[in-house]
This record gives sequence, structure tokens and C-alpha cells, in this order.
Amino acid sequence: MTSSLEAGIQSIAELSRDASDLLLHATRQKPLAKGQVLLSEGQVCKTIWYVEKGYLRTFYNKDGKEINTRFSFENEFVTDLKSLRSGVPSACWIQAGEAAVVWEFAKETLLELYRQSAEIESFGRNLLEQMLVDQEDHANLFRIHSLTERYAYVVRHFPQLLQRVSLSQLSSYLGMARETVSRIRKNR
Amino acid sequence: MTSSLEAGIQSIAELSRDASDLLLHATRQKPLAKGQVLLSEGQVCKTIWYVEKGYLRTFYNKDGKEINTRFSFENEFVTDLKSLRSGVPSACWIQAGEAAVVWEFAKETLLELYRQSAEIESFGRNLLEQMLVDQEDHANLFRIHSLTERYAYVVRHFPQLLQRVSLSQLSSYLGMARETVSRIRKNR
DNA sequence: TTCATTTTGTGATTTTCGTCACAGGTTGAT
DNA sequence: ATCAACCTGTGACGAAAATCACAAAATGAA
Repeated sequence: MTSSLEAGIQSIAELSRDASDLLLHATRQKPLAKGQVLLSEGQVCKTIWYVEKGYLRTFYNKDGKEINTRFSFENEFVTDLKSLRSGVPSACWIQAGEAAVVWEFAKETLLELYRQSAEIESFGRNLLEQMLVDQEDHANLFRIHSLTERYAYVVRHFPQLLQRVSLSQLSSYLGMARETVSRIRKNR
Repeated sequence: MTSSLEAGIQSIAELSRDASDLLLHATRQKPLAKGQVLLSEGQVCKTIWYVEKGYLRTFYNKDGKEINTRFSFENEFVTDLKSLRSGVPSACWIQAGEAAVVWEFAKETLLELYRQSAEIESFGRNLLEQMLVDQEDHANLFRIHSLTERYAYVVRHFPQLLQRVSLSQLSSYLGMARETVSRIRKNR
């Protein structure tokens, strides 16, 4: 196991040496300064990123306010699937929340690899399954949990979020005002 | 095109005659009475359903109240992916909202088909991509839209929801009280 | 048709949470 | 070390939506 990326790939689907190498040669590393933008609203997304170090923040701009919908930490993959898949302009931004290192996968290259290798297609399917489960979990935060329960959920399941993301950033992720998070935090 | 199912499959990914037949032979039709339960909370999900007629309702039980998270209409696929994928007990229910006809795909059979056919694996990946995009859209309803905007979104994008689902059922899907939906509806 | 059941509309009241305002802390750059 | 920029805590207040209660309407079964 020579790299974080290789381990991250294997954790999604166990690939043969050949398939793994195909994927590893389809990507390149990219260092990011804090605040650097990977995807802007209005731009068509053509890339999937794997986070090796630091984290990426996905947010929407609603009436001038930023609403965070995702924080992608080490060993996670992230993209704007809607834009990537359909070629429509992205409605969100993806930005480095800290100085970071990511690996970039170009959509066209990946599609080509899917055609070449059933193993890689299977990897793609497994990655999507995992992303969908995560997404449903997060959606359920809003649908079946109260504000207090949402905070407790993050404390229990994503404690690093509290350590690495400011309370202001966290508040929109949890769908409440900054002041409300502060008050919930106090009453624990 | 001999069936609704065949059309539904082709709309996800264009399959050869052979691949399409493999899938079509892996499934069987099942008629459902209104209210009939396909998946109970606590049960491990082992099936993906395709809705030919009627609709399925996915809901969670929260302190004795039912919270609807999904309505799956004609030509849609539905499952509890988290339970299906990991074999953990399901946290939700899936039930027929009307008298319905569905096609059942057993998980094990599908996994076997993925191994046999790259085309079907590709179909699976495409289906997941579509489910993930839909799921993200619905999650964004809660994250970036006000209550009034959520209702307007459904009017615009899913008008059949208003026609086929009762206002009470809709209210939990939109994350608000029944009375609030009624009042929002009046002010339009 | 009739009657029971379910669904919807609507006012009154209460609760929750957002907004505003500001003070104190923390961080980071020079 | 200093200062500006940002972040967090907290009180006061108001707006929005939940809850409660009940009437009206729609639905469906016999």
C-alpha cells in the first residue's frame, strides 16, 4: 500500500493490481491553498476529487448566504454528481476549507476506464452506493431529527466536524442559526 | 418494447437484447393491495422494487408518528439501500400507497448478474447515479428552501404528488405540519 | 342514500427559533 | 507585541410555525 489514495480505493472495492494501477494512472495530485475554489456555481463539473489531506467544503449561495451541504475529509470522494452526470451548470461551490491535497479524476477518463474494465465499473458502482447511503443519512438528519438531535448526531458520528469546522460553518450544515448551535452546545 | 419494466430499464441504460433479457428473467411481478407492507422496520432488506402501477411510500416511525421520506411512482426503482448493502436491519418501512403492481429484484440475483454482465453492472451504476441525484435534490429542498418554496417546488416539479397523495401524507414529506401546508396552499 | 370515517380548513394560543445587537475571545499577519 | 479580522456567547425581541380544538367537507362502504 503505497499511498493514501490506493488505500482509499481499496476500501471502496477490492481491485486487482491491474485495475488499481489503471485508476492510479488516471489521476494526478493537486495541492490546494485554503479557500481555493475547485468548482464555481455556474460552471460544469467535469471532475471527481479524492481528499488526501485537509477538507473540501460544498456550499450553495442562497440570497447572499452560504449554506454548507457537505464537508469532505481525508479519504473521501466528492463531486457535484448532477452537473457531472448531465453536463448542466453546477448550482454549488466546492472549495478547500483548509490547505489541502486532492487527487483529480477527469470524468471522461473515468468513463473510458469503465468501458475498459469491469472491475473499475464495479468500483464506480460501489462508490456510488456508499455516497448514496451517506447522502440518505444526512437527509434524514433534517427529516426525522430535531435541532438538538441533529447536533447530538454530529457529536456522536462526526466528532471531527466539531473540531475542524467553525461553529458558524457548522450551523448552516445543520440547518439552524449560529446562535442556536451555540445555545444547544451550552445545554449539554 | 413489450412491458413497462423493459422501458424503465432502457431509460436508465441502453442494454442489448441479451442483457435486457437477463434482467427481465431475474424478476417477477407482484400485485399489491393498498397498504400492503413490502419492508418493515427491523427487517433486513433483500430486494429492489420497480413500480409498474400505483405507488410505494417510504416512511420512518418517529415517536409514533410516520414521517414520509419518499413516494415512488410508476417507472421508479426503490429500496432501502443502507439495509440492502450492509445487511443491517432497516430503519424504515416501505408500503403500497395505492393498489399497486411491482417487479421484484432479489439482491443476490442482481449481484450475480453484475458478475456475469458488464452491461448490467453499468446499468446498476447508472441507476445509482440517478437515485443519488434525486436524493440530493430532495435533501436540498430542506437545506436551501423555505417552507413556502418547498411547496412551490413540488407544485412545479412533482405535481402528481399533490394529486395522488393526501395533504397529511405530504406534510411530513415536506417537513412541516399538516395545517401549515393547508395555509400555504391557500395563499397561492 | 345514509352514515361512519377520514381528510381538510381555520382560528386561538404557545413554543421555538431566527434576527438583532453587542461584548468578549481568539487568531493570525506584520 | 499590536491590531484587525473573525468567531463565539448571550440577552432582548419578534416572526414563523407547531399545537390544540373544532367545524366543514369529502370519501367510501353497506
